[in-house]
Amino acid sequence: MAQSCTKHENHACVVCHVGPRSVWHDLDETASALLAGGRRRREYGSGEVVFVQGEQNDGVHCVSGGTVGIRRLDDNGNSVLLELAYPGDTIGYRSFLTGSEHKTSAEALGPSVVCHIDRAAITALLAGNPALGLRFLKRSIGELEHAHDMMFRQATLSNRHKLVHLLLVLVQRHGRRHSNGSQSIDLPVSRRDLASMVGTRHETISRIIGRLETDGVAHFSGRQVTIPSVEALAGEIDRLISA
Amino acid sequence: MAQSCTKHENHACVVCHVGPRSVWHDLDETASALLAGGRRRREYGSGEVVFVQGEQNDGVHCVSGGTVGIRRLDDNGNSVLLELAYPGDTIGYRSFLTGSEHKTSAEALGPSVVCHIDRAAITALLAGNPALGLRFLKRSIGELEHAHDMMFRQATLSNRHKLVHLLLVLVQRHGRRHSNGSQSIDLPVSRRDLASMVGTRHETISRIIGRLETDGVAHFSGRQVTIPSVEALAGEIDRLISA
DNA sequence: GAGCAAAATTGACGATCATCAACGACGATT
DNA sequence: AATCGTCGTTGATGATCGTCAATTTTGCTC
Repeated sequence: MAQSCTKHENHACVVCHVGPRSVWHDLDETASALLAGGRRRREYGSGEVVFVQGEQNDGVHCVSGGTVGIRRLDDNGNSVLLELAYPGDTIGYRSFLTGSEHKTSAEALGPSVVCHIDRAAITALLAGNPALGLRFLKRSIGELEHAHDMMFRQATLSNRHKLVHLLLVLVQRHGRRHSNGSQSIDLPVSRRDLASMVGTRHETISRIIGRLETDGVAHFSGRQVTIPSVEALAGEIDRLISA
Repeated sequence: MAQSCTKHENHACVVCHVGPRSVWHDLDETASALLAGGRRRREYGSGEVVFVQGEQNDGVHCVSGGTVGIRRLDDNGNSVLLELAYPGDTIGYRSFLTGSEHKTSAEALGPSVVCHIDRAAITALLAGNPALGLRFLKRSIGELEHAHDMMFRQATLSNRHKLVHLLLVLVQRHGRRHSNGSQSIDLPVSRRDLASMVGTRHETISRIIGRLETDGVAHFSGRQVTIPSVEALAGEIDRLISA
């Protein structure tokens, strides 16, 4: 188990949770051995960086536990959280496959476990396992369609609706159901990151949150969010789609 | 040549212009023969639709001439132009590879030539040519990074700066250089589409254009745009990056 | 616990935007 | 030529947002 593992060591006993949606799913024996040999597991504390934008790629990473944020920065200090990665997700594969430096940074948004797979192992895996390339392709296509959805929402929804949509997405991953039907979320991100995901300033997010509070559709206390009725919240957006 | 071809016919004489960046570049002889057999060339008039969001995929398309817009629609009549495709670009491959319906529509934004490659041909090509899958992968990664750039700009730039950036991108593809150093663009898109690409309403685009006019950095006459100094226009954004 | 830095909130104000409406321009059709 | 629908522009108005600033809260280190 995780608590028996120390940092920076490789453990044959630890098998990343790879569901059918993972790119590493369903490899044959020799490939699995290759993967196990090139894999190195590591635990990250909240805020610790997995890889940094601009750095040269040195293999890919696979999230095994926790939540990892994919972030883009610019020279002015602007920071935008582009994606959230969860257990089973492989990250950093784009710069690996294109042979370029990392175009984004990845950072643990809470205590997380991430495996690193070195260049040589993936290169060998890809060469001997053409299906793996197709897996990466489908993963990439999935991310691309996710990005297109995002672009569409950015162009058509108001900031309030974009925040509501974001909450609805987060409640699916991070929501805890209560006996009275309400749900709670422990937000994995700061208000500033929420703002960047919505595409506005953090002061504006603060004010939209205030309006959601007075409207009674969501209650915020630090990073704890309670939503009395997820259906009512979803109705704010559904109205737009059906109307 | 193109003018000797009629619609809906296959021509061995017509070889799509495939640069090194095209997924079809550098195929071997048998693969080329396979491609030629499954390919069907067609000319599209301005506004004609290549494929429609929601339809089942029936192969991929490759732009041979003109400009093709990739658009997403919703039930409310909202329309967002997500991408522009140019000669050498392959489109509609995502729904082909995932076996799903088209998630976007594609439409000729002017007189265009687009080849269609049927399911059987690509399936055979992919099976016998593993490098082709990697080409699709790199193309997909390129689009994904383009989408990330877009998301970053959507979150950090003002509407005016987003429009300026869009003009700078369009001038690279569609710009004509004049003797006095100025450049002109024949916009391939309507004001409404410009608005959707910037993420605002068409009335707002009209007003931002008005301000660009009074500031003297760009002159608009219908779809004709003249930019006295591309450098000055680029300076509006560079200031943000360097400052 | 004290101290500190970053995060978050709140207020004020000017700038910008979305919306509704009216109008002219343009192309396609009849 | 007349009609129609779409596109583009412009105006007016209320709502929202970005910015600057002050303040409080939070989280972390010592």
